[in-house]
Amino acid sequence: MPKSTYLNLPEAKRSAITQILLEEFAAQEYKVVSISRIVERAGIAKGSFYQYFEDKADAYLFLLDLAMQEKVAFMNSAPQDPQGDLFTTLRWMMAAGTRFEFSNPLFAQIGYRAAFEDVPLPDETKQLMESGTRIFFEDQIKAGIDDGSLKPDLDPQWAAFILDATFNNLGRRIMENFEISPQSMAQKGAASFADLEIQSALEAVISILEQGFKA
Amino acid sequence: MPKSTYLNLPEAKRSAITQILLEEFAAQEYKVVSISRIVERAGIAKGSFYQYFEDKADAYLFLLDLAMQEKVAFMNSAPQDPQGDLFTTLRWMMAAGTRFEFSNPLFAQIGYRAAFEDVPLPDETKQLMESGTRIFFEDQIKAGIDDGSLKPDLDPQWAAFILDATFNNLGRRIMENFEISPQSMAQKGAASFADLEIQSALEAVISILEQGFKA
Amino acid sequence: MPKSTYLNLPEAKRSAITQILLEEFAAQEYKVVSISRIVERAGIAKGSFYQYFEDKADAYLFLLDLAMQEKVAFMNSAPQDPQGDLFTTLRWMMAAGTRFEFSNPLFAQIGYRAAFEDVPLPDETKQLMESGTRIFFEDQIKAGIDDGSLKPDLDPQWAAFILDATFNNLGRRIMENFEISPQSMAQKGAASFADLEIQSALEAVISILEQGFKA
Amino acid sequence: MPKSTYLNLPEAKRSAITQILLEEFAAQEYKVVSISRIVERAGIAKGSFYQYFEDKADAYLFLLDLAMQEKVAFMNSAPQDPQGDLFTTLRWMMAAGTRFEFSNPLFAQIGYRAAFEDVPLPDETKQLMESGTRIFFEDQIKAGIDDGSLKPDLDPQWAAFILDATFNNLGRRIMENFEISPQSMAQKGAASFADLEIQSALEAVISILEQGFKA
DNA sequence: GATGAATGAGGATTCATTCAT
DNA sequence: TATGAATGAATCCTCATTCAT
Repeated sequence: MPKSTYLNLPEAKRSAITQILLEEFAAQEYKVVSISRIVERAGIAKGSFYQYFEDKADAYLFLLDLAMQEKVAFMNSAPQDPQGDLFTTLRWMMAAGTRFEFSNPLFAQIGYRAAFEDVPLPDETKQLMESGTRIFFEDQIKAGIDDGSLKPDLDPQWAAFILDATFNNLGRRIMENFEISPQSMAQKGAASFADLEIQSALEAVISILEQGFKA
Repeated sequence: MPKSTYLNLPEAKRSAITQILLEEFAAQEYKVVSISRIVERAGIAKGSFYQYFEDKADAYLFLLDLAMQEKVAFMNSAPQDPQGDLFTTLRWMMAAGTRFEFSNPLFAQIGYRAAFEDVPLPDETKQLMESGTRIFFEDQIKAGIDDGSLKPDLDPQWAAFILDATFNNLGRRIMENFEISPQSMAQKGAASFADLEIQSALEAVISILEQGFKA
Repeated sequence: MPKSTYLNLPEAKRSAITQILLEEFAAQEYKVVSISRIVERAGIAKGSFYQYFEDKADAYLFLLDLAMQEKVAFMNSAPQDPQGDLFTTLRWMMAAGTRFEFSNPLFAQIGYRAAFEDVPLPDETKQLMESGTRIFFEDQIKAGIDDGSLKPDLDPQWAAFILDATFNNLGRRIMENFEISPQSMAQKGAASFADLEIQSALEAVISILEQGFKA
Repeated sequence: MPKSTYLNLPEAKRSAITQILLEEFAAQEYKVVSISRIVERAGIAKGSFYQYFEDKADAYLFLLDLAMQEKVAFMNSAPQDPQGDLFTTLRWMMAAGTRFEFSNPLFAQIGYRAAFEDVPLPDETKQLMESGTRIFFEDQIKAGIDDGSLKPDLDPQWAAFILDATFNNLGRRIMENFEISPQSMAQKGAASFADLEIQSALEAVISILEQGFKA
């Protein structure tokens, strides 16, 4: 976690640096990220970096924590339908999750790397991250089978895997498909997510899975 | 592509070096792979490496090319049923593809990195790789819709995406689930792939998708 | 020498800081002592350090000066027997000196480093320090020869050297031999010096030299 | 220990680098020695240093090993009188040892630092070094007491300490006294050791101790 | 064709010191 | 007077690449 030095920085400067960290750690593997490049881009002295963070790992963990918070905040901010059946929930999650990847592609990328790449993470945290959504999906699916809303012969583990794999790649794929770059997104914001085309792409994916899963 | 020097090397030496390249480039991100480590493991002089390959990128591209060839050869070697309906083909592909990841985890990893990570690839090649199987899936799905074997309201593009995402992660996920390491695999070979448990996991995934896609 | 800022500090704070300086400069070579560590341990701002002292060297010289004063005060405080013959004086000095090293191991270490290591000292001061006790010994020996209490054929210069070398290492050697650490000493104080074992070790050394020197 | 790269270097270059290492590691504490300074003085690339040695510690240990070898070779080369009584042996050792410090002041300094300062040494080696000569002295003294050549009431442990302390500082002190610098020594060689003045200083020290020890 | 020493830019990190608040 | 953020040179070490042998 960053030192107080960093937290006390003027808002403008701190968020400028955070943005650069975000871009650098999102664009490359952890090992390849260069402190020299970061301080050069940020226009700060090398020593200053180490006054803000313990070391490279500390800066990364700060970013990861931020990404998690952003994601949680984002998910909570989305309107939920607690009355809806299970598949509605899944549909909502997929939409919200994808929209998160879409609105915060850099944060999403940070999370992705934490789950699948070689980053300096306590092992426990790492395992938690990797299996996090998968276990969530699995539980939801089991419940769905029990209450009869999903096919009784679904294998919860592997059904969850399909959701997870789809879910983990959807945002990236959509951005790629509609030729949206993180830059262009920064300009238009999540507004562009409302594009009809994109909505219907998302719907296409969801409805395919729906038909495969529903009773 | 490697220099003629490399191709003229005695078969034994050349394949020993290739194997080491494979292991190194599969285990780490491109930028992090160390030539020093490679030549040390291979027991050759550093200068020799540069007599065999233009540079690091050249060695990587050689490997990637090999990976593609291996995959094509593997796929062609599997018994096909051209008479079967479209979904049979998809099922076969998924089984065969997973088996490839399974029998050649290192080659599969090379391909994966080429598609999703930061490697020195001509842009065209990169795009090709990324969309390779996806386009194939898309064509198959279109044909399936046309001949009535798949649901008429499937969106081919996004249906292909689901297959692709599932497909790209299945081998890894199975290996993880059954706690198979590349090492243990090297010993048992693809034989272990025949394990009943594994076969049924694969079947679970396929049958879920089948139900979502079939007319 | 410290700035007036330091001297005007509340007694408690100043001596707390002095103690920390003492511990740090005693434990490590001058160049390796870290201002960062000092201010951290002392709980003061880095800027404050530079308001108290010109720079690192200034802090060190302050400490060295203190060490000298402490030693002089210590030596003067010990009961002397001006009536005793010369060797009694030498014996007293050796005992007192060793007891100083023993009661003030940190101050003694500061002095030792000044004499034998690479510290930022005006050359004159350095030479003075190195030869300080030696010249004192030499004078005492000359007087002893003159009044017949010491062997007439002693070479005062080299006899003084033997005393000096022995003297300079004795405290350390005793501490080592009886497995006394500066920490344990801080607890027990000079009291432990009274241990019979230690007293007899000291006596053994002195009596050997006595037999070599006495007429 | 250095890599083969270093040992295969042209004699002239290797010994030039060795000399610079020697000067740097003799003049300063281990921690303070700078690889940058070494490669600059040696006119080699920084990378070359690491092609010769594993790391800083490796270079230091190489030097220490060399120092030990030099000392052993030097001691063995001196004429011995195996028939002589014990004190003759001690006298010979002191003369030879001092002459070693004198002819190889840099090597001697390396050894000194290994024994008394903070260097990266296996603990066992360090303890061995520290007590090496002291234990040797102690054994010799015990034997001397037994065969009646030394005073029966000597405390072997503390008598050995006096010899050790004297012995460890004598070379340095003589060089200081006669204003001999390592540079001037390099020119004149050990020849200067034969100076009458120096011989008689050495004799003065030895004879004082002799009188203190002999029966 | 094979070798492996040489290179120097680049990596992360720590340091004493300054200076605006 | 006290603060502590900013600085940038210095630290050790690794890297891909070249080139003379």
